[in-house]
Amino acid sequence: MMDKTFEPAAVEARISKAWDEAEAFKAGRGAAPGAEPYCIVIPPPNVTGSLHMGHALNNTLQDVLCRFERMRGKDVLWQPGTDHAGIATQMVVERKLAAENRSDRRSMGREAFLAEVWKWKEESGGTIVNQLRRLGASCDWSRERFTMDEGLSAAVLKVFVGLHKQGLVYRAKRLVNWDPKFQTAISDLEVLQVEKTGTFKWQRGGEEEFDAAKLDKALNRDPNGHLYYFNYPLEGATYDADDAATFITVATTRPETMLGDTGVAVHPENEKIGHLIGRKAVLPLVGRIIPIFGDDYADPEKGTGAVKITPAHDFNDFEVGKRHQLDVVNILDGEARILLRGNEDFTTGTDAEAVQAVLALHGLDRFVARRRVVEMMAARGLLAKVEPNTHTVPHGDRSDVVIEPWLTDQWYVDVKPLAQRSIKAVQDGRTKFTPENWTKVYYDWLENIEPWCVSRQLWWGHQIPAWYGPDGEVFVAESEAEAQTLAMAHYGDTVALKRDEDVLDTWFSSALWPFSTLGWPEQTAELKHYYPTATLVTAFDIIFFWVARMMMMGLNFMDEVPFKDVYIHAIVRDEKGAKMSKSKGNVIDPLTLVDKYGADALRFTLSAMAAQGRDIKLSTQRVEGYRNFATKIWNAARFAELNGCARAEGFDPASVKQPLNRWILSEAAQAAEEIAAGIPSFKFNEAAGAAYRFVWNQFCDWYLELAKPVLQGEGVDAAAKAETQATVAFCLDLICQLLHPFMPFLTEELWAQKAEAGAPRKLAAGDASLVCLTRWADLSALKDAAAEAEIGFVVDLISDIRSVRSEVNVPAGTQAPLVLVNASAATRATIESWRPMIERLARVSDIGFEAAAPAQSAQIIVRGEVAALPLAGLIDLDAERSRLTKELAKLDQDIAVVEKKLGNPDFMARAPEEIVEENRERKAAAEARKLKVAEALARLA
RNA sequence: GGGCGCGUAGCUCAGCGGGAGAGCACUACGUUGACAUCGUAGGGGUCACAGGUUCGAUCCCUGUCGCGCCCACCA
Repeated sequence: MMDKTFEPAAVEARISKAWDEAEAFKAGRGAAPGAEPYCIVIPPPNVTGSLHMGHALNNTLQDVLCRFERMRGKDVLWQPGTDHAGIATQMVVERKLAAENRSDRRSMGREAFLAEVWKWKEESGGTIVNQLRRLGASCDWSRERFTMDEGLSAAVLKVFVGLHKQGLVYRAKRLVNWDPKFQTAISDLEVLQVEKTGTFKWQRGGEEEFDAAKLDKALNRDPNGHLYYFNYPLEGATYDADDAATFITVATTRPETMLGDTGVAVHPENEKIGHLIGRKAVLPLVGRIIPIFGDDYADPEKGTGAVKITPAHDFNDFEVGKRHQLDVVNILDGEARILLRGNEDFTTGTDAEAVQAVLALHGLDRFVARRRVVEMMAARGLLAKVEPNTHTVPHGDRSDVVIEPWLTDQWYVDVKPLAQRSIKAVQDGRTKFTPENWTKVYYDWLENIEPWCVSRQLWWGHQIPAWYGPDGEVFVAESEAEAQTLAMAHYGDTVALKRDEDVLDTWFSSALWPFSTLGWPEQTAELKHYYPTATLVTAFDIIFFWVARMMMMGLNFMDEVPFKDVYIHAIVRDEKGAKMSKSKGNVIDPLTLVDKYGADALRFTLSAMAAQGRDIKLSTQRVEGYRNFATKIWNAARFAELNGCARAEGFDPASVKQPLNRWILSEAAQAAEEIAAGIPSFKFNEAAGAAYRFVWNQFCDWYLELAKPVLQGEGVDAAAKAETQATVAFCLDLICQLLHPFMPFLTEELWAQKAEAGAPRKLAAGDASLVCLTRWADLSALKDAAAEAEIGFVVDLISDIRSVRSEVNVPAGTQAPLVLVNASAATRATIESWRPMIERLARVSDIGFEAAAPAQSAQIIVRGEVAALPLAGLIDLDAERSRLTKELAKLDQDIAVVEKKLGNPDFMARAPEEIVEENRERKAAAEARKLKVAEALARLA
């Protein structure tokens, strides 16, 4: 006896265990020899991660695909694993050490720290994997990989060395995006531009004195968002704030960087201040003499037309400085504090008092220094103006602090040639994006790609396989021994080599994921069999980070694209449409929903909402609705149990006799077709919708209701009853299969509960022990137009009777007789055979046949046949009159519209014949109906 | 500045060249033994606005307004 409701919590754990024990998801499990391979590599979640809604959606869709393809007979591998997540993981462990009052990373040393990280990883690194299992992800967990494990690390070494041999990896000293919080370089992609607008306003010579406290207050809210105008005195002139001939005014958003200024640029054709080109300025506070020179970079329309140039702290200025051989003066340390004392780059003038004043800035945080510099400039009468200015400020995507352009030595990958191949592969259709418009985003980025900075000043990650000789010569090799060989060749002697301390960008190893997880650089059978993989499922925000880079690495090292399809799905947002993020505190925890409504309900919700091209704004109500759907299915199965519906020995759906049974099988075939069309074309919402409508609106609402008289009535045809019972059982098994990709737990549980119900399951293919191992059968032969027409009439008749009863205010409990007026012989026969169903569902007490409708009856027209409900004394005559009058008006309107079309010679000449025909039919139908409605109305009078 | 997308029922969203749809919410009725996590019926939309193409436009094109996002960049 089945429980009254489906209890997900208890069932899910049990079913997961059953899948594990059966090794149901092992690569290629149960696939016929020679079956087409279908492989998805999971976007590896961070080991530090916990499941968020984006993961839930991403993995639900992958699982729908994998389960579906498995049931379609493909040889499926869903390759799971996790990412070592350099910065994130290092942070977690550092925080843990701090919380436990242990010595910090630096005092502990690299080796000991890494041991701590591994220990952490073993103990608590895998939580997200268990969370994915709770979702029902049918990965081959026996093949789980980690980006830092041995095999993958070997792949990383081989790729880095390989790229180096190709001349695509190099080391260079240039400005990088420096994260002062994590004290590492980051790539362009990890920098977010954040718009800032300040509030402080001041002008020299205005009504107010400069008020440092007010500026402080404004900058406390946000240190950014202002434009400051500074007067730089000209060399050889005596500064006079009121005499423009004695200075040049520059504007800056970053006052503190002026300490590193080494020039002022003016456009060569600047009419107002072009004459200053060739002169020199005295850098205030510092006293350094800097040139004023001509360069196109200075836009005469912007700011003051003169730009202060700080080559060490601005990407544009760095380029300008190179063109004019300017000194590069770094004034910041790795934590973005002012670095002046002991700074060999930093030079000052000779005014001892001034030098002391500027050196006082040493060690200050950049934003504190910003205020001090402005104050000092104001105190010296050199501050001309401050105004609020909206501009974007670079922030680290993980640290959320302002990023500094900073001059360092880093490793770069010249990705340009790899990008070209990646573009071509998509142009050639070897990899296809869905939805297609993402190809444009992909092309744009790759076409304008910059060198990829791959070194990180972290400890947790793949240490760069580069060794330095005593003179700084670098040897890139897969091992120290190989580096020694290279060094020997270079020096002719054994020397002490020192390995590069840095590690690689986490995304470097992720880029290899589609082939490194399959065993590369070993030439494994899996690699040969599953590469290129079939589909990559991901969100748009990592097209650059990951998709494009996998394309580049795959093409370069495997000489083949890593995947044939890329499905870019939506981002799950909160109810206001904002991206969910921990810092905003607007996250909905998917596991909370799983606990409350079940994994199947969440999965079905996400699938049903996964329409292409629009983000998902998740609502709990929707999840609740699909939980109800699960309950509905459960109860349909209970109904079957209570009515003796069990599989029959030798049951053949193709030889079913009863029209009702033929009809539901036909509908099932239709639904199966829609689901099978929707999933592989990534129209998950359409597939889920088809399944939902079939189960609820056809199977439950009509089939089971219409079957009740057969199943529960007295004196019914025993053969018909037996056939119906067998068909119900067959349909339930079918529903388990059709819904399995979306609701794996519920369907697996039902499959198990029904295992003993009747004859053993006999499948044409697959393994019947678990529904996830079964194969979908071809149902197309079950489509039956005649059954659809017959049941369609019955359904319409019942619906219309119900509708009229309700509109004419017949109480629900009242049994009314039904009279068919002038019924054709065929209709008469149909009515006779459906008499019990019509009586029961339309609440009709007796059905008769007459030549004319009785007086005082409500009349309905169903597919051309007239039925009357003689309800003398019961019906509300006015209501019925008004109902019919309304319908008449509607019909007149419809007829007018169609007549207008048919009367239009252009329409007749140009519209396709079937459309014209359709309109003719519509007109005929409306007119026939109108006639009968008019008659009914007349009879009512 | 460049690009992408979205404005359809009260809400969340499907649909997309030939008669406007779903779920939820709402209204009325219903404990007919699978299911009240339910059933039956119903109300509710000039498909953002303005032009254009077409025999025909919610759907295609152009523009306007509103909203969101991505990329680049301004001292």
